[in-house]
Formats: sequence, C-alpha cells, structure tokens
Amino acid sequence: MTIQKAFVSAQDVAARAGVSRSAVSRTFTPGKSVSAETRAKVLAAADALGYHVNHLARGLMRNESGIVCLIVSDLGTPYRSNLVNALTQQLQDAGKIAMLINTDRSDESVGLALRQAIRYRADASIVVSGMPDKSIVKLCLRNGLRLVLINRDDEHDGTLRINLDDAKAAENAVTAFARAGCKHLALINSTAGTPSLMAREAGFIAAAAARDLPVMVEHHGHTSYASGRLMAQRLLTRPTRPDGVFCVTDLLACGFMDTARREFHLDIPKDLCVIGFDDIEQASWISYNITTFAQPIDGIAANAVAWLRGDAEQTERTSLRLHADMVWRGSVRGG
Amino acid sequence: MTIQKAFVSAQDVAARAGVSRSAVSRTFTPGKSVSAETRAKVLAAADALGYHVNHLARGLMRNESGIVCLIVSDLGTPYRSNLVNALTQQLQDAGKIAMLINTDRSDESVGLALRQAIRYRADASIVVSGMPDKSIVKLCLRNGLRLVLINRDDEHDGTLRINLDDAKAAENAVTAFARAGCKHLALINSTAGTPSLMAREAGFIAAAAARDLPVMVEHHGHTSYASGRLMAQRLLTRPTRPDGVFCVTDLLACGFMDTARREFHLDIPKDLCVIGFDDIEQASWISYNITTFAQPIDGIAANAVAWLRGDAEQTERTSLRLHADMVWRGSVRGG
DNA sequence: TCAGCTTTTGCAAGCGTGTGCAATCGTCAC
DNA sequence: GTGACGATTGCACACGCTTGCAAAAGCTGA
Repeated sequence: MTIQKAFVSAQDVAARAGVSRSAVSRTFTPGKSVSAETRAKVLAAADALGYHVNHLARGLMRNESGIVCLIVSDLGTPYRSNLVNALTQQLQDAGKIAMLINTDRSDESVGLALRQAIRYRADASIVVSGMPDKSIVKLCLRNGLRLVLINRDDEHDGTLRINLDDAKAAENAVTAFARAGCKHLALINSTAGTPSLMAREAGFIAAAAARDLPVMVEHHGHTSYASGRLMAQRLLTRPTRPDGVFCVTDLLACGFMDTARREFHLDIPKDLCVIGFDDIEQASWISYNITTFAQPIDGIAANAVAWLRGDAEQTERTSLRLHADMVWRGSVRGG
Repeated sequence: MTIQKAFVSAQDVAARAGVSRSAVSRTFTPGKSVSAETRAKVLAAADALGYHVNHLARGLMRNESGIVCLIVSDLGTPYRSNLVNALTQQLQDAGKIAMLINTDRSDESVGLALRQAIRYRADASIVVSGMPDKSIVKLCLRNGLRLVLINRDDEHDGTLRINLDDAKAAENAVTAFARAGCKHLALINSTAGTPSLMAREAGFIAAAAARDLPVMVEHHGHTSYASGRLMAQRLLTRPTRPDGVFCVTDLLACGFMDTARREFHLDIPKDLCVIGFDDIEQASWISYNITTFAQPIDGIAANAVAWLRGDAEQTERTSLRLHADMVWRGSVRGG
C-alpha cells in the first residue's frame, strides 16, 4: 500500500470529476443548485475516492457543528443510561450528534465539561447531572451555546428547563399509602439532594401532613442499592416501624426491599408497602415488582430535541413540567 | 444586551492583549515558546473575553480532532453502560473526548456510524456493538481512522481486537457445576450469537463433553431478562430437568432465576445451580447473588485507550485476550 | 562595546469547507 | 437573429487556527 494523504478532500473529488471544488461542495449541501449531470459526476468520483465531507471544516464555516454535548455522571445507573440512550437516538434522528462528557457531580466539573463543549463549538449541551453555576451559564449563553437542564432546578433564564411534576407524584404516593391503610409513613433519600429529589421529599411530607400522617425521614449517600439497604436497617429498627415507605428512586427501593425481606423477614406488601420512582427495568422484575412512577424518558428527550431544533412553538416555552405516571405493581396493597 | 459575535476568536484576544495572533495560539499550545510576560497578558485578556480555543479549527489544522467515537447499541443495558462509562472517563483522562453513536446492531447501521466518525475526522472509533464489514474497515483505515473492536471477532487486521478468554471461563463454569455434583447441564443464549457469546457456548459444550456431561441448549431473542424468563419456561418443562445452567449473560440469569423460583418453585442452589456472565451490579443484589464472571471493564478501557495513545509497547499488539475472573456467590452449591 | 548565541515574536501560508458575486450557458419568445 | 431570463458554474474570500521562517530581542562572555 502506498503512502497517501490520510483524508481525501473536495479538491481531489473535483479534480477527478472534472468540475470545480464549489460544485462538489454544493452537491453535498442540500438545497443548493447543481445540475443533475454534475451531481452524478461528483457522486461517482466521491464514491470512488471514499470522500466524506469534513464536518470540522463545515462546522467552522457555518459556525454550527452539529454537536450536542451530554453532561452526565454515573452513566452506569439504569435511569441515566436509558435517558442518554433516548437522547442520543433522538439527536441522531434530528441530524445532530452526541458528545458525552462524564462528570463527578461537582459543580466545578460541570463547569469544565461546559467549557469543553464551548471549545468544540457544540450547538447545545444537555445537563443531566450536577448544577452549573450562574457565571458558567452566562458564559455559555454569551457564546451561543444553548442549554437544556433536565431535572435540575428552575433558575436559569435563557435555558430550557425540563422538570417532572414531582410534588404531584409524591402526593399520589401518599394517597396510595393512605388507601392501603398505612399509618406510619417514611421516606428515604440521598444526602446529595438535587432539586428534583428534594421536591419529591417536600411534596411527600406536605401531602402526608395534610392527612395528619407522620413521616419518618432518612438520608444517606447516593441514590444507590447500597444506600437503600443501609437506610432499611436504620428505619426498620426504629421503635415504631413504618408500614409505607416512599423511596425517591427505584434503586433505593430495590435495596430497601431486599433488606426488609431477608433481614427483617417482612412481607411486601402485607407488612410493608413500598413505592419507588423512575420505573427502571429492574422495578418490573418479578423479584421486585415495584409500584413506582415512570420517568417519561422519551418525552423528555423529544422535548429537548424539539427545542434544540428551534421548533417555533417550542422555542418560547423555556420551562417544562412533565407528568410522571404512576405504575401500579405489587409493592402496595390493593392496587 | 447588544448583539455581538457569537464566539470570541484569537484575533480578539490578541488585539486586547496587544500581541500578535500567533502569540495567543502559542499560549494555548503546550510546549510552545512564549515569554512569561506575554503569556500573562494573553491569559488575562482571554479570561476577560471568555475566549476558548476553537477545537474545530485546531482539529482542521492539526488533522487530529481529539474525538473518539463509541459505537454502541442498547446503551440502557447494564454491561454496556458501564463499559461506555469507563471508556469515556478514561478517554477524558487521556485528553480525548467521546462521541456516542447509537446503532441497532445491524452491520449496515454500524457502517453508517463509522462514516459519521470519518466525517468528524475522529482519531479513532471503538466498536462495542455490531460488526463492521470488511470494506468499511478498509475505508476507515485508509482514512486514518483507528479502530478498536471490543468482544467482536478476531478477523480484521490493522485494528485492535480486545476479547475475553471466553473458552477458559466456560471451562471453569463446567468445573464448578461438576464439583457441585450437577449431572444435567444446560446453556441459554441469544439467537444473535455475537462471536464472544458463541465462544462461551462452544467452550461450555466442549468442556462438558470432555467430562461426558450432556448439555441442553436453548436460544432465544436478545440477552435480556425477558429472554431468560422464556428460556427457563422451555428448559424447566423438559422431560429431564437440568440441574446446572450456564446463562451467557447475567441479565439472562436474572430472568431465568426469577422464573425458576416463582413459577417452578425451585430452590437455588439446592435444586438448581446457575452461573452467569458479566458481573453486572444486579448479580450482586441479595435477591440474585449470582456466581458469575467479571468483565474486566476497566482493563478493557485502559487497554483501548493506551493503544489509542500509541504507547510504544502496546501499539504492536493488535489482538488482546483478557481474563474474566470468576466471582463466587450463592447460586452454585459449595463455592 | 560587540560578536555569537538562544529565546521570543510577527508574518504569512495553508488546513477544507461554504457562499456571494459575476460570468457563462441554455432556452424561449419575439 | 436577438434580447431577456433563469439555472449553473467558477472565482475568490472568509472561517479560526497552527506553524515554518526569518527578523528582532535578550543574554552571555570577552
């Protein structure tokens, strides 16, 4: 194999096709005027040479790279990986491409990620984890980087904020427990306390108070299986044992249920009702069968992408609140 | 807010700092010679203006974008999302950035993904799902796009192939079953049959044959929880019920175990031993507690990234076979 | 002070593309 | 035959950056 230039350029294609370089460029730009004959010659030459438009150069010229950054931590987590999956899929369908940046959930590392997005002149970035601080957000907007915040908070203007109706869901959870005859409610949550988790907590406590039901609360670590186990041990050794527990995440619920059953020999839902949140795949597995709230993952992704495409009616709405449907399964009595 | 140019360029910074544009460029290129004084002026101006090097332009000049494409299907799957997580993390640490492309696992869509990688002049792409055909691989190599194939096959020259020692693992599974006194072995697998899954199957059958143990085999759908359930129904209604089942994936094992317990009231490991593969998080959950083989995810990622960086000794090895350690848990008797 | 050296600096070319502008071509009606 | 008009085409500049080259500046020792 002879040594050759790594990538073939439009110039090369033009030479082979016997046309000007602009003709090549126009052939690959939808909506530009090229005669059928020229187009055919160009396409033939491009195919023979293995030509592919250089998107770096195109992005440089158009000032629009087609890149959208996804900023996310703990991609291994079921909920997050499903959301990222839906987002990349829908971005691809919209002609964009996803760039993935890992963060530990510190604000600082989110800032670093956003700077990286700016460097690649991303058209937008979508923040799934962590909270960018005000100055970074301003920097992004100033640089023409559009921002979507998913289940973050509702503070930053100029961005699209997509949140769930966490308070409403929490209220429904209380209602379900009340109907099941639960008298002693409890809630377990992480210590991190993202705005959306805190909204679930506050909503649950408020709704319970409205019905004069007491709520025990535990906080620990991240929203993981291990945390769920640990909080189960704490909660189930209290003097009065709760009989209705709202886990702000299905992962917590899985750990909680396993410990309640194996270590405390409790029957779910007879002795203890459990409600989770997210509707991850595992919640539907036979061993768990958790009553939970479904994150409208496709809906979230669709709204984000629609806003990015600048669809007329969507562009104006900068704050969206989606509903999380309750999924009735077997971890609550009398569904 | 006044209308202004979207992005600030090196020119703008140079003007404000009172130096030439090249000085700005050199300031942001490690190893280039700039006086401390100039560097300070440049950094001050860059900070004030919010300047960020344009990586599209830089990539265009250097002919090296810093982008690495990850080609993957079903990111929602625990094993894949953990692998992608490790890869993006380690790529970031190496100064690269991950681009994520979703495929259905058809060869065709892998081809499309690779063309996308070429268009963005990615430095490399890492194929986690699907199998690119020979002509596309050639096209990539000709375009200077390096290729890493993870748990694919071992055919393509010029690429880095990272595989597990599936045969050895399968042999260890047979040994474990034999020690537990299992007489009737079985294996469940997807119909897709990627090379690595087929290697596990072939290895298991061969090792069982060497011990004169019969093996029942079932194939169905993807390597999912649902498939595991369905194959359990098929396998456990056979005239002779297996007492040692190798599930080529933990997800299959979860579905299999749930069905074996709830629908056939079998005790694991008393009536039935189960071994999985991957060591996903769920395999360690109390409800499953599956004896399995750990994918050396960090090792895979580390090897891939090291090869991409062109580390001297690594560059020569183009085919790697890593070991999957057995993780002893409770789904096999007498661990 | 000055030659000889190293470090720093600015200039300008070039990376591969998109696109405004003017020139060219073909078509058609008169 | 001619003029008008629309579709195509090529030229040349621009995008923001890197880098070779040569000039300038700083430093050393005699």
